[in-house]
Amino acid sequence: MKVTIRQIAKQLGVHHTTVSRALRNSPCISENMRQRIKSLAIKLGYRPNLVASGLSTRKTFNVGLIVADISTTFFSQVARGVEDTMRRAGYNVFICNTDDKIEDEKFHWDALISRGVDGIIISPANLKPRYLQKLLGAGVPIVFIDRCLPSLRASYVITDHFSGGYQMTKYLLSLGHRRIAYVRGEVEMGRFYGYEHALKEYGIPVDNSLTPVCDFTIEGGKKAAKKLVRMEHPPTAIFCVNDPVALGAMKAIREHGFRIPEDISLAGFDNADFAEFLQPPLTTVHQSKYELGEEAARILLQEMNGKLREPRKVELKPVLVIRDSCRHIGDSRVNSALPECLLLATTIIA
Amino acid sequence: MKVTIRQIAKQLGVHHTTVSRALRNSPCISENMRQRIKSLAIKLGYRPNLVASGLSTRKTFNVGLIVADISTTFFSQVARGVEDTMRRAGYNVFICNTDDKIEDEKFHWDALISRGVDGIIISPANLKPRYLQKLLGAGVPIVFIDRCLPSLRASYVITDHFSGGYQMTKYLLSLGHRRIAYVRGEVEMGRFYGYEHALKEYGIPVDNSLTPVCDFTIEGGKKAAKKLVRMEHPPTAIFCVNDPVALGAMKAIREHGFRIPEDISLAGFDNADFAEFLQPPLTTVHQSKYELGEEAARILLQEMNGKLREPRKVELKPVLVIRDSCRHIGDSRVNSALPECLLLATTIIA
DNA sequence: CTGAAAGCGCTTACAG
DNA sequence: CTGAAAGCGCTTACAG
Repeated sequence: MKVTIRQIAKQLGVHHTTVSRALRNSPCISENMRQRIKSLAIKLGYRPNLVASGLSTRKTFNVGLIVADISTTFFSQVARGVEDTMRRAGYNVFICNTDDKIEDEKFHWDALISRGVDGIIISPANLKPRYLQKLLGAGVPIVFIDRCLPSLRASYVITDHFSGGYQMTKYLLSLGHRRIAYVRGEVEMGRFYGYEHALKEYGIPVDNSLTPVCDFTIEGGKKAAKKLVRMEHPPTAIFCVNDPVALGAMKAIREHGFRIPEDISLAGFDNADFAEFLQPPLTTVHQSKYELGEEAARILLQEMNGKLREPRKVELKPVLVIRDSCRHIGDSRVNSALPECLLLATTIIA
Repeated sequence: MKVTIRQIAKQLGVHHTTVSRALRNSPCISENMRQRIKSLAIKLGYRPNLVASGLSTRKTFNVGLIVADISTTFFSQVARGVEDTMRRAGYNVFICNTDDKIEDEKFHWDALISRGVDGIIISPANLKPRYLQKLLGAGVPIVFIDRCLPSLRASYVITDHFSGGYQMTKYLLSLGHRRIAYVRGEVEMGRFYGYEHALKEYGIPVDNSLTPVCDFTIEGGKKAAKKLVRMEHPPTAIFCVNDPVALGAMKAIREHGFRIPEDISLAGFDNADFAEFLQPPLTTVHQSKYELGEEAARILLQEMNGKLREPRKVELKPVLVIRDSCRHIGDSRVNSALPECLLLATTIIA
């Protein structure tokens, strides 16, 4: 039998509201009474019923996290960041997977609203302004993560995808590559624009046959890279939208008999845990997954406490991490790092 | 302004209990009335308040998932299995990380109880009978996952760790290895016993210097393997408690100037997504992470519906996946697979 | 500082 | 089949 404030009240011969006040540290209560109530509560193993208090205060101390796929190296780390900081503030987090399908996202959204969550962190499946606007209008504090529309009047925390795409492409160009493939994601555009922009600076037009779309998975990367590698004039470098995709590409490249980086340079994005342990260690763009989640949670906390007049928009800077999977074209040196980049990478990551 | 059953009732000139009945598909209501109520509910965008119904029915349609670390490749896949099947049944899942620290586990446990979850899936931080017994006595349906005490009167779903450890060690022995290290985990014992048992069959005593403990992480694996590799007589094979640990070991082995598998054979456990994409592809033990979560959720669902008289105990069989990271000792062939094993592995995994 | 009332939004016997 | 009452366990004005 669960113990309630009424039972505590009865044993002490007081009204249950008094017990409620004592337990919530209300100032309107005598120190003596507070002590007696609290110690009895502990003795009886009282556990507050948050669904009851949630009904009466409209505050459940629950939040929702909506992402494409929690089993992904990226989102699972983001989720950890969210959970750790939410927990410290007394919140629990619901985890919701959408696979970037809008119907699943709607389903989860409704489920969360019905459960009266105090806030939602979401990596939305689509970036249509009207859709996002509707989410914002639901009356629940919300912060976007990893993906958003900067023009929206909404809080978000993302990595500067453009910068990441740009830095990597620039690096590849500096190594002498001119036929650089970019294996893109469906929803992801920022990195692609960065890639495009860097090419433009060198007067190179985007070649559609070099920018296949894939689905962020290892298998997807393998499939996409297979096409690339079988071309009559294969690219000399393949830049992948994330590290799992690069892993798949690695396989495809080798199955075709090409060596990395001697025949084809390979680059990823994310700096997944496994990236530096690959053979060769993977050159990639580091983004702080845990911090993304942490920061999003912090902002949501402020929003929920009404401490935010204006939306907070934060962009974490990605950093180029040069390892051994890209080589200088027409140069025997395999790893011709730009010293500043390397330095930057190591200091920030360490 | 959120719409409630009272508002619907008012507009229709009926009592709110009638609305409640219509919405819950109670049989005690006329078909006509049901239709009118339902269509108005839809028109008004009514969303049931699950915290209110939760308070009155003591059913929140929420469950908790307590694991060591959601950002891990293993648990993130388990979590996905749990979430997918729970969602289909109308449940949301809270995600809780403990890092295998008992205080954090207790904290989360209390948080879940306070929130009135209908059930809990847990990979407990410790396996002391008294502790587990206390969890079981809390009056919440519970199913253990990945770790448990078989002697307990409780449902669980685990991989047959003993068999996995045994199969791999047996395989290594069959390749001619006699100095086989096992990099173990702190809490994990089943695989270790399997390793021990296989050695015993060959009359080989366990050498403590060959069984360092590590923490399931890449870095931990690197550190542990470094010690092994620097021994005066290094092992000829290193079997790691999981694939991330094997990844770290791979690095350590190579940094020491040894080749895999020519100088040292390496094996993992889990069959993580990245395992087959490593160079060389990693020989490991496959366990079905997603299915573990799926099955645990299914069992919990039955428990919550009172459909389980007896605890359900399920052990998923792991399968040896032979790739190229282990070699036959005193034999030039690198990969001397036992054909049956290979066959088994491919059919089940495909 | 403490008590008694009313309410959060729903559900569940109990009448009729 | 429908209504009115009571209750889930808490909180929050309102009195005193």
